[in-house]
Amino acid sequence: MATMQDVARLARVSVSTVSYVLTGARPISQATREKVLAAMAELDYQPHAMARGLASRRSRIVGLLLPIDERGLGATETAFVTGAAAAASAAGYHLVLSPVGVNDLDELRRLASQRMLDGALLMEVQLADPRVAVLQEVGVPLVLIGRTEDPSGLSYVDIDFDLTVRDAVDHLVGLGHRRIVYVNHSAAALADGYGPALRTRDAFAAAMAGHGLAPLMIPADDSAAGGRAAMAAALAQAPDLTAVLAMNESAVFGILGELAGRGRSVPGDVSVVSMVTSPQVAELATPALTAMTSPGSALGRIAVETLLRHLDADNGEIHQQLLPCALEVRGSSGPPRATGGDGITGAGPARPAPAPTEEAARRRAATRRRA
Amino acid sequence: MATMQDVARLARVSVSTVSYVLTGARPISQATREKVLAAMAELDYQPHAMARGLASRRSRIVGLLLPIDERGLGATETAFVTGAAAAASAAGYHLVLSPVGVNDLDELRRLASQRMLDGALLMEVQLADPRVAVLQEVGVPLVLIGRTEDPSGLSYVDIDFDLTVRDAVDHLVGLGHRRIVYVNHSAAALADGYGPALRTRDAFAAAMAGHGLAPLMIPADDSAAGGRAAMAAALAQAPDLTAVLAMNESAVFGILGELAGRGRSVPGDVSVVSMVTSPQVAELATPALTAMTSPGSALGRIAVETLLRHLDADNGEIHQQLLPCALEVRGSSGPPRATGGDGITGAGPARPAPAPTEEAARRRAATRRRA
DNA sequence: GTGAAAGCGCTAACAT
DNA sequence: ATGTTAGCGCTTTCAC
Repeated sequence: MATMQDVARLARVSVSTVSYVLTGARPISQATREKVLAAMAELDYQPHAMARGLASRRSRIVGLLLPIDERGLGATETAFVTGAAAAASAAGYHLVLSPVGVNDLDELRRLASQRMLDGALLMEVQLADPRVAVLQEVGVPLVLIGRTEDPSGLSYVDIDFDLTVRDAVDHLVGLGHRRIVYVNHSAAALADGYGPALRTRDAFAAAMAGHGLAPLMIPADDSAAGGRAAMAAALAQAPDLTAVLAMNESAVFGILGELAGRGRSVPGDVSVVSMVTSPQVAELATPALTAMTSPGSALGRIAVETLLRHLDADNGEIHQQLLPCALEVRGSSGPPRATGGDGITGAGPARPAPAPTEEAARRRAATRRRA
Repeated sequence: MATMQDVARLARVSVSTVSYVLTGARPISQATREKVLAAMAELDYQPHAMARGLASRRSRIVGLLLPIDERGLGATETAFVTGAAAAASAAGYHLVLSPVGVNDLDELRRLASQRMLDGALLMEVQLADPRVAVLQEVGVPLVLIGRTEDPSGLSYVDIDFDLTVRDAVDHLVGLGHRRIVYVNHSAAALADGYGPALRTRDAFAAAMAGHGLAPLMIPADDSAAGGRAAMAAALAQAPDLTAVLAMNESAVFGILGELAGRGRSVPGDVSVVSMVTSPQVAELATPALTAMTSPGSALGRIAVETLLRHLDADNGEIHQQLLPCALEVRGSSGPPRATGGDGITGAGPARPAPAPTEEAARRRAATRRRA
């Protein structure tokens, strides 16, 4: 394998000149540049990553820290990972996947102290995440995927749960629904202070209040069984509900199953909208799920770009960005069957359902836009 | 950050002694070892990854080469990736995720020539995969996930499609099914020579023949719509079918939808078994899918371990291993409703369905074993 | 605009 | 059993 020495020799210049041609750190005359480039091409020269890293103190590697304790990544997380990998690769960086338990702080410190990582992306950020302090101590620039309780001074990208919930609620209310139940993550997750569960809970209450409607919320375990149980509980509590908004991607299939088991059709009797869901998963259901499509890949890309910006320019420009999930209307939502007898709670102004044909056209257009 | 120099100074030994304590490449007396270890602890010393890599010519980084052109990773691939990451991490290695198009050979050559990768894992291997030759030219040890047409001389891990199909067919035949349709990947995939599609096709034919039954096979596009169409075609072709074996993870939900749409119950009228499927996905269906569970995580782990063995000992010990998917019986398979009027094709000896109670017990046991 | 040379922090001969 | 030292291949002063 050719080294920079070889190139310099062949081009009859010094190694430093070759280096400067490569890095562009100082002006090189057109003539020598071409000589050097020709020599590099001739020798099939590729800079040695470790040597360059050692000398420049920049590995051109960023770490993606994913929690180890989870039972695998969901479709959204996977999209995030591949999006990040693609963005890093496009920028000439490498992305290493480092499984580190959220509380395995020693392991994290070790990893960060090896000077192999120019920066790190933190997945599954908790409201109080001890990993942040560790990384900061060691001086590794980082970008959060998610938010800590107080993210001031930290760069992050996260889903805009407020806007996503509001859009979902608007969609259902726009169809004419007034009794809408929100199926959140588990009670345990809420008690643990799991950010998305908390944020969507508040956002749902606010969005419903904005329409003069009473919020109805049920937690569900992250499983089909959890969804079934939650749906049963919801129907017991509000037999007249006409729509379900499900945060819980795992539970939503149980919700559909329970509805089918009780002979309630979707979307005829009950509309179902799934939050933070990938198209692939939404398409699995019958009917395909109207869903708030998670911006997984874009999140990954933006997170990497943000991190690289921190590395290139050392200006401490904090970047905080929220991305909403986009509504994709599929087959699981529609106007409620009967506008009849409500008045049980939150009797407020709700828009009437649009005429069927008009509505159908609208839905088709919305779907097409995303395709 | 402390360097090896600092440690040596504090421990009053030479740098090489510190190095040897770290690498264990030569015997060190108990006394000095302890001095050194103490100094390292005191200084919070961590070896500099790049420096070590440059000097030792081993980066302790392995690459996971995933095709960029795909529309995201499925659950099986994701499990593979995380399994590989965990195994690498456990062995003190790092795993970089490199998205490289299957035909972007220049990019691959560049990547491999940077000397950043000690070895590579190749995902989504094609029957004739040009990436293999590139990696071999550059001298990067590799392990395939999947198999080329002629994998002699190459280490690989792959799913044992033959055994998996046989086990699935045995399960269905054991339940009493005789008219079984195999829903494969798309016709295009078959024409392209997509290995898994080809291998399972032949395995299905063989397994059915082994039971004296006629194989019935239908291709399906990788989508819910593809599954619906395939199911419709299958029913048109063989109205008396009682079981479906689906290779196509995306299509299987369409299959279920089509059956439900036609009022055929699962597993009452038709049993459905899904191939190469993750438990998470299997649980989404109602009823939950009896499935051949893909060994994604184990494949990832074994692939990494195999690769590391190649790196440590330079003996060219080729390692080729096939892992079957394990049958996990859930709710979508059961005995056929009626043994009545078959004799249309492949009239051969088929085991009768076991008595209901006995069978139920067997199924439960099988499930428990895997839990 | 270009070259010479001093490291970057470590490993691995070569010494003793 | 330990120390000395010459690199690993590159970046980056410092000189011209």
